[in-house]
Amino acid sequence: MSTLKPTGRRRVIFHIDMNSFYASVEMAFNPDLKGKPVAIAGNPEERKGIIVTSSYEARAKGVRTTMTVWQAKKLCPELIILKPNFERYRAASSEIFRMMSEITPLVQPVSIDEGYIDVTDVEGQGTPIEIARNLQKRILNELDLPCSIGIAPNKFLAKMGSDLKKPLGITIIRKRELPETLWSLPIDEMYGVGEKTAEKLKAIKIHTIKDLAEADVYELRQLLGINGERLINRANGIDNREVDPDAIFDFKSIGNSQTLPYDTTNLQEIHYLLDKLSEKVISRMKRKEVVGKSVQVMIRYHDRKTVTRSRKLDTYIDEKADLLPIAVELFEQHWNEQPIRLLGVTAQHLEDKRNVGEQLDLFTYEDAVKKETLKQTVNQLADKFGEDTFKALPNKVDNESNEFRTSFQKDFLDDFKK
DNA sequence: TCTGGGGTCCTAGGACCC
DNA sequence: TCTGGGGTCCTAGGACCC
Repeated sequence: MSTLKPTGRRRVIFHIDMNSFYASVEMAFNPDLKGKPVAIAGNPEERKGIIVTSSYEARAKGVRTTMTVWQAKKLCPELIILKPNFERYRAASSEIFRMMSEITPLVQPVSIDEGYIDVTDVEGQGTPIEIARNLQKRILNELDLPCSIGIAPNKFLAKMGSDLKKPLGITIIRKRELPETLWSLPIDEMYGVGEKTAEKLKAIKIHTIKDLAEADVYELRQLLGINGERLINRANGIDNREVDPDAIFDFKSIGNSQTLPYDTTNLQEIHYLLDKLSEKVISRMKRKEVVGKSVQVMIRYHDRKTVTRSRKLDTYIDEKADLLPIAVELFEQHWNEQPIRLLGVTAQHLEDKRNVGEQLDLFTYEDAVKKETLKQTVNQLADKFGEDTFKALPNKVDNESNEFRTSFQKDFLDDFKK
C-alpha cells in the first residue's frame, strides 16, 4: 500500500547561493576592501578564532573556512580580518529574499545566504535563464553582492548546479545531461556526502558520482542505511522534495553554546556560563513565541570529546527560572570533573506558544482534577480496606490508585475530544 | 597553539505496552 | 508458568550542512 506522489510534473527550481557572503557584504559596505584578501573570523583575538568566510583573494593564498586565525595569517600575512557583523548580514539577506519573493511566493530560505525558489509556474518574466540572469543582476546592481544560481528539475540538482560556477555563475543541470554535468565529479563533492561517508564509499571502490549512481542498492543500504538509498537516487537525479516556504517556521530546537577562553573546572565560571546560555535560549524562544518540552546540555572536554544529556519534561516551559535549574542539574549529574572546553544549552521539542496555550490550561486543569480524584480514591480505599490495613499495604494502594487514575485519564480525554 | 556555533536527520538500545 | 513480536517513546551519539 504505497501512495504515489504526483511525480511526472516537470519542475524548474533555482538554488541561489551567495558567494563568500559575509566577506562580500563587508566589501559592499566598505569598497576600499575590494580586491584585497579579507576574512571574517569568530573572535579574532582569542584561541577560538576561526575563519568563517574569506574573499576570493584570500582563498587564492590558501585561506580556508574553519582554519584558525593564526594559521590563516601564516599563509597570508596581509590578510584583513574582520569581526562578523550579523545585523549587516541579516539586513542584506532579507533584501535578497525579498527580491526572490518578487519573482514567486515559493521561496524557501535554507540559511542566511542560500535558498530555493520554484519558478515552474512563473509567467510573464521570460525563460528560466532570463529570470535567473535578472535576479543575479539585480542582487549585484542594487546590493553589490555576487551570487551563483543553479537551475534544475529538483532541489538536489539545483544545489549541485549553484556550486559548479563561482562567483556569479548560472548553471543549468538537465536530467538527460547528468553524465556530462554531474557524474564526473568526485564523490566528496556531492551534497550529502561528508568525510565519513566518502571514506566508506571509497573503501568499496566508489570514487565518482557515476560510480554511486550505478552502485548496488542493497550493498549501500547495508553500508549507510536509508541514506545509501537516498544517495543513489540523488546521483541519478531523483529528488522529489518540494520547495516549502513554511519550512523555516517549524524549527525543532533552539540552542546556544560557547567555547570558553580557556578550559576550566571552576564551578562558578561554569554556572555563570550556563546562566548566560539559558538566558540567550529563553530570549530567543520568547522572540519566536515558542515553548519547549525538553532540555539538553552539551559538555565538550579538553580532548574535544563531547557528551550531550537531555531530559524530557512534563510541561512546556519558556522561563529562565524553569530552564536554568534543569540545565544545572543535568550538568551536575553528568560532568566527569575534567576540564571543560565548551558548554551548550538547547531547548527541544518546541511548539508554537499559541498552539500549546490550551494544552497548558488542560494540563493544569487535569492535574487539579487528578489530585482531587486521587484524594477521593485514597479515602475510598481506606474505607474499603480499613484504615490500618490501608496503611500496611502501601503497594497495593499505589497499584489500585494508579489503575484508577489511568482509566480516569482515558475517560477524561475521551470526553474532552467530544 | 588546530578545529566556532547554529542547526537537522538518522540510528540504536532499553523501557514499556499490548 | 513460560512465552513472541510489534509499536512507540526516550535518550545518546553521530553524520552532515552552512
